[in-house]
Amino acid sequence: MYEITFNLKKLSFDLTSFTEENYLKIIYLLTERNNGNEVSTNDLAEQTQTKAASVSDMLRKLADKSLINYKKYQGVTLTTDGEKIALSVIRKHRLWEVFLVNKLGFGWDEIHDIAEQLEHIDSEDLTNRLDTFLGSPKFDPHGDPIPNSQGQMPSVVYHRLSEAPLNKEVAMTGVSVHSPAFLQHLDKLQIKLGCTLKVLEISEFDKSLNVILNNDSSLFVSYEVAKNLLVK
Amino acid sequence: MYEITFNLKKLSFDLTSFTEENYLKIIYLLTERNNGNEVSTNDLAEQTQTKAASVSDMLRKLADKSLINYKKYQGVTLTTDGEKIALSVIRKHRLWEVFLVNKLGFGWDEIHDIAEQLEHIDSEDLTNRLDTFLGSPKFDPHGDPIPNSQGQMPSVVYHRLSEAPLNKEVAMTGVSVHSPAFLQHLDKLQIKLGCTLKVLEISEFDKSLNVILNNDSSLFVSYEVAKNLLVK
DNA sequence: ATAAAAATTTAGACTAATCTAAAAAAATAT
DNA sequence: ATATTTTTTTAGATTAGTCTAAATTTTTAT
Ligand SMILES: [Mn+2]
Ligand SMILES: [Mn+2]
Ligand SMILES: [Mn+2]
Ligand SMILES: [Mn+2]
Repeated sequence: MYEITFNLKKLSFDLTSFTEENYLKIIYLLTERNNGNEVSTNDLAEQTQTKAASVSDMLRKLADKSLINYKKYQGVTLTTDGEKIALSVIRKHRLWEVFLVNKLGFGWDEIHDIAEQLEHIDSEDLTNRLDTFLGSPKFDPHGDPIPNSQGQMPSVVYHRLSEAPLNKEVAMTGVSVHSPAFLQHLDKLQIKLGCTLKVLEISEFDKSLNVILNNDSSLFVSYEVAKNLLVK
Repeated sequence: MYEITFNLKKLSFDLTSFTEENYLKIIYLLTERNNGNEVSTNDLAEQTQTKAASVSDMLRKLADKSLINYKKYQGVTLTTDGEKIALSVIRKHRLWEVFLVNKLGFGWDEIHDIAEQLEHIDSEDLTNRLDTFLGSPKFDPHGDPIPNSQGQMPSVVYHRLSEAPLNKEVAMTGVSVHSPAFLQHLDKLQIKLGCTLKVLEISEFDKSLNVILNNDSSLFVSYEVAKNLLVK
């Protein structure tokens, strides 16, 4: 009889599909970007590269599973259950990125698409062993924080280089764009996680910045670059 | 804040789906087990844990893509294209198994289900870097040979312990059953890859074998076990 | 050689995830 | 306050992969 109860419970706990995991992860990241405000159907359609109609269908489904808070036309946020799944996917994504860079020697511009696949591998044991194998890293190769095994995301305060005070040395801690083109551009400028930057001057003309890298060389970076360089 | 570039879109139709990859892999392994003879619909249904009707549908589809040789009611074999995909999947499966055991410390009885997922990760670069990282292993933790990056499967000659000559020391090189129960049973007997075995006697009554392990201790193994222990 | 059994394929249906087109609701502008 | 535009949802299809039930082909046994 206890077997039966267990089985019924298991049936109602329907596993989360690959697609559902992606929606939950994207809702998490977009909510974060929105400072905790509801995410809109259109934003989800853009990020998932699907149509708004498809998103509406999926939202009804995720709401039926109690993974999101959803009232028609009002946008969505994650429930506690939904956030737990989202954080697990993000944890796996970022741990695998560390593996790809630190153990296999990939560049930080080459790993995102592979991590998009690896983040769906379903084995808690694997995730935790991987974490240990990597030395329980706190940040991924882009400087993004890695949620712990209890599903807690460390809160990190970011500043943008474009808003940094003049003549103050700051450390580069992350990027807010992960496109290979941007990352490769940073490679060319020799700007990497942990380097120090000091803004000497901001051009009136194009908002480009004259900065000192590692207390050593001087270079100019565009506003576009400075806006997406996170420092502390 | 993050720029989010995800691809939710399913792999496009010219690519091979997870499901198709699984069918091709299973067709390869069953053909191997059949000494090169055609694989039947029912055997595939059993291995894929689906029904014969579903297999028929998939066979038509794989044949349309020129991945299998298929004439209705006649069974199937892989084409050169199909075999290439099958070997790539098997290579990835076995390399990941080596990773799980050698790097993450899993037991050989715990890895199959995880490797079933990892074998579908699509990145040749990743596979080859993983291979290098692992020291280009030639065999997986169960003693199965790993196809090389050119898609060639090393040919290995196997003998079963149940057929080994009496009083001749042989080395344990593999298993022909991969169930956790069997592998855990071997763990209890302290039988692992590379150990040596010498058959002293075979019981008339139940075909069980009296063997010397590592030129040291004496033990009895059932016919069921001896049949699935591969030696050379 | 024929009948019975087994294996395989076909027919028709279902679910998940997507689409386009149309309807409905909300937001914005006059 | 009303009209227009934008956003979101619904309606109705489509595709991949699966199912059950029925039909067909092949194999086996008499
Ligand atoms: Mn990433
Ligand atoms: Mn990252
Ligand atoms: Mn395996
Ligand atoms: Mn194996």
